[in-house]
Amino acid sequence: MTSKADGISAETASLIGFEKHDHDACVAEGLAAVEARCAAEGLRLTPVRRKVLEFLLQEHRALGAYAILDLLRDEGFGSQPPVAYRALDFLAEHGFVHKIERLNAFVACSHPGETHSPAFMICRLCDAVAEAQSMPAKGALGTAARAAGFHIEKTVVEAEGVCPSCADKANA
Amino acid sequence: MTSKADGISAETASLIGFEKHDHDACVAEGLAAVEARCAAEGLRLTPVRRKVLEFLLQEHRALGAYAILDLLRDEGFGSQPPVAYRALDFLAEHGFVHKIERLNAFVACSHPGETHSPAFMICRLCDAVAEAQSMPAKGALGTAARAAGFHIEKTVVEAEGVCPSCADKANA
DNA sequence: AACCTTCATGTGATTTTATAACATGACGAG
DNA sequence: CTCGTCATGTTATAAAATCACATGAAGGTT
Repeated sequence: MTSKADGISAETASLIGFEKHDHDACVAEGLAAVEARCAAEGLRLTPVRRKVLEFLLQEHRALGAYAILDLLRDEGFGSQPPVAYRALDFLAEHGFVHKIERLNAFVACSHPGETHSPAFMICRLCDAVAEAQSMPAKGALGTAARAAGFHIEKTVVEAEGVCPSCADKANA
Repeated sequence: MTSKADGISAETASLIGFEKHDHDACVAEGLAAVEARCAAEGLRLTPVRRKVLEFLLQEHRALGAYAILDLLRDEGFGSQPPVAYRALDFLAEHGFVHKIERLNAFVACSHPGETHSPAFMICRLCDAVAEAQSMPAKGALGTAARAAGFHIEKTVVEAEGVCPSCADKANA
């Protein structure tokens, strides 16, 4: 499993929501879901964009734009920053990937297809990232926003802490 | 009001939580609260650190590290990035200022003294920032974290949208 | 087919944000 | 006084992101 020799690590690739899973299937599903939405909405999933998405699905963790750029270069695509940033902008704009502000890095969306306001759990030891749902606008923040007359368009929710496998290692 | 001629704008300085207020008093209070906590905990509020805090209280909006650095230079302090970043690190570590990840910028804390997990409302039109409270670990995110075995240490909650005064302008 | 429009890609240069590495200076404890 | 600790200052560099402009592919119109 996860033996594609793309220079992509197999170690971290076995995590999703910090749990093991059939990663090859998960990559294929992610890609298929995005392809379906692009077809449905007339979006152009070009080779660069598709490749960037594949990298992120394959790695299954947050990658910086420059790490992605290196991978693109290895595959023969353009090697200047805008190439990566533009692909990432497209993917993020349509919710296929998310930017992790805390890390200045990007992850593939775990729930492509559904509209959602994602929340992330970021392990400060191994940088693994798990995506969860959140409805911050429904809680205290939403109340404060209504009181202040602030109109929320989008939320960033990122929790930093320690993932189960790093906690185990620390206790060992 | 807010007429200190420090090269600091008076326009945006009249906002807190997007509302007008007695800004001079608010700066003085913020400073006093931090001084009290430093005295109580044996922290060293040195001249650079104090000045950086003053700038942020005075501006009452998010400032980038390099903007702060420019202000420091004008006051005769060192003018290299580490000077600003170190002061900001100290202030942030103790909760006197917060980093707005979305903007790569910093704001003075609106509730110094109390421990809290802040949430921010960021106007995408004027960059004004208001601080609210949030308990993200109590909602859906907390549930997901417990289920995943993830231990949350700190959360970043930032809502992007439109503040009341920009909404008014847009409607005019 | 020839043309045009639109959008995507490629490239060079630059800007913005942040850190590393090392020297100097202030200050209290012994 | 002097040693250890922490803060500051400075040079240099790394990392992240954008600007500006040229080229190229895809689809529609005539």
